[in-house]
Amino acid sequence: MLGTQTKLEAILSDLEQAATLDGMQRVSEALREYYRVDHLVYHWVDSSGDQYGCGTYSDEWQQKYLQENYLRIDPVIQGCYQRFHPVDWKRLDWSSKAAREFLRVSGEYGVGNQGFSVPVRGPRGQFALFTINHSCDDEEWAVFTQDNRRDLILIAHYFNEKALEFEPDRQPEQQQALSPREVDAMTLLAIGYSRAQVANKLSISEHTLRVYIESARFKLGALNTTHAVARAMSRGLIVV
Amino acid sequence: MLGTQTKLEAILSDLEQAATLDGMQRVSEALREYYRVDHLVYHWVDSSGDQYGCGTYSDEWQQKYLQENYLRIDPVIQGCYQRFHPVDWKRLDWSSKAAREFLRVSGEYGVGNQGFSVPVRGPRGQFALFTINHSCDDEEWAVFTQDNRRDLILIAHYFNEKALEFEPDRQPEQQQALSPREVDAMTLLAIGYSRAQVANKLSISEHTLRVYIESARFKLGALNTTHAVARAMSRGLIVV
DNA sequence: TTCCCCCTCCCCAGAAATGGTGAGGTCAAC
DNA sequence: GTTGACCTCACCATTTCTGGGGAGGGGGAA
Repeated sequence: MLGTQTKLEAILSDLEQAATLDGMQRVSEALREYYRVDHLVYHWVDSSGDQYGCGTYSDEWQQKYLQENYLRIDPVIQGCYQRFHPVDWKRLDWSSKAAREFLRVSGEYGVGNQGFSVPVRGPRGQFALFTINHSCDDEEWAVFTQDNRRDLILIAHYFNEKALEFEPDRQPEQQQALSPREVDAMTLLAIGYSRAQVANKLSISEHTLRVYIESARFKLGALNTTHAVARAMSRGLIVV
Repeated sequence: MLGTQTKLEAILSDLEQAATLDGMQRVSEALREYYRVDHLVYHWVDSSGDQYGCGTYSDEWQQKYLQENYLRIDPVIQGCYQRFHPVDWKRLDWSSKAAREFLRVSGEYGVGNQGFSVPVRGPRGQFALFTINHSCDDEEWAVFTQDNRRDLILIAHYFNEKALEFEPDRQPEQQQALSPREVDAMTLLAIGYSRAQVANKLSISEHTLRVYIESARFKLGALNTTHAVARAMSRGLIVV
């Protein structure tokens, strides 16, 4: 539609004015009213495992989610993490036991059966999710998502933009680039070689290799080799 | 604005119908007409350094760009790669000698002095840029970008979505899933915990933990723990 | 019911990784 | 022309991981 709604305009304008996470919270609620849906959530997942966000899910559900570490089994997260584009929850994989259990529990906490989630990404592996959620039949939901898809993409974008304003520490951590040799080392480790094999592959001594791993580890703020490789990957410094 | 232009609607509808890169090319040209700007480009940069895209830059400039490997010094690429949000070219860093030289040469090839670029990201380090480019004064450009910012974000999004349709190697992977415990293990290892710490965190014995790591390693076809974590990440099985 | 997967626990010995420190060379930049 | 980042090599002792074993209980699926 590329929308013609002036009321939506007003809400988005409020979002642009928002100065705190609370402000975003209020915008979430306004959007929920506007769209007449059950829930609307913005959810950030950090490369260090931190999570935060805002939205209309009940406190109980949010607490339960964190407590049970549902991040690990939530098919919405799992699915969107592998996807490029917005996705309807029906198209996700709910077949695993854990997923069905998750679905059952989430229902008990008032999460609707229909959902539409927009993944948002940034540099250094930033990942966030904007979700709109409702209880209704498939047809009604199909019409809704069809009609509002574009606006939802934009809203996701603006939520993310806003969220970043409140997290200054996420931005300026200047990308500590790895040296070519460090990249080589991280890459080969990531594809399964042992230290000895990597050293051999790079035609250097294992001692030298260790220096690279150490310096990469230091630059990445990693606690061990596996962590360093994981960080290098999630920051897009190496590609495997 | 969230646009009210029905002509834009028609062009985007054409984009949705496009079945080849040529189709996108024609849409680029239609959009250039529509916005009355000099150029409009979609540029994909692959994780392995491959590039492709479509747009209205002259063949000479595209060839020159590849030949000189401008990807390395282009401040638009450099800047957007580290940024979350759309950016006006004026806000980029053109101070280096290489950047100024690049600017001069690009001008000779018909690239306008004003530009607005939208970065788009996907899983596994996919990165693309949608750029609109023109020759005019700052004020006129400010008005233009102000008015069309939202539509441009959406267009960037749709170009990317379309481009992915032509890249078959991305989608069809439905492989061995990890059990929740295995996901836990992989995730905690990825964020830097040692085996002992992970076991402690999960309140299980280290022996048990090892079973999970081993079974995850087996499922992932990995040679060691680091490899397993790397594979779990690159397959999007864990979110770090 | 039986089979298979998931979760949990245990032993051992050898292989590999780690953390700290030190040293010398090149090359580009300030 | 010194500084700093990068690449290369070395030794030490200690911790951690790895790769084989084996075992029992629970639950879903066929």
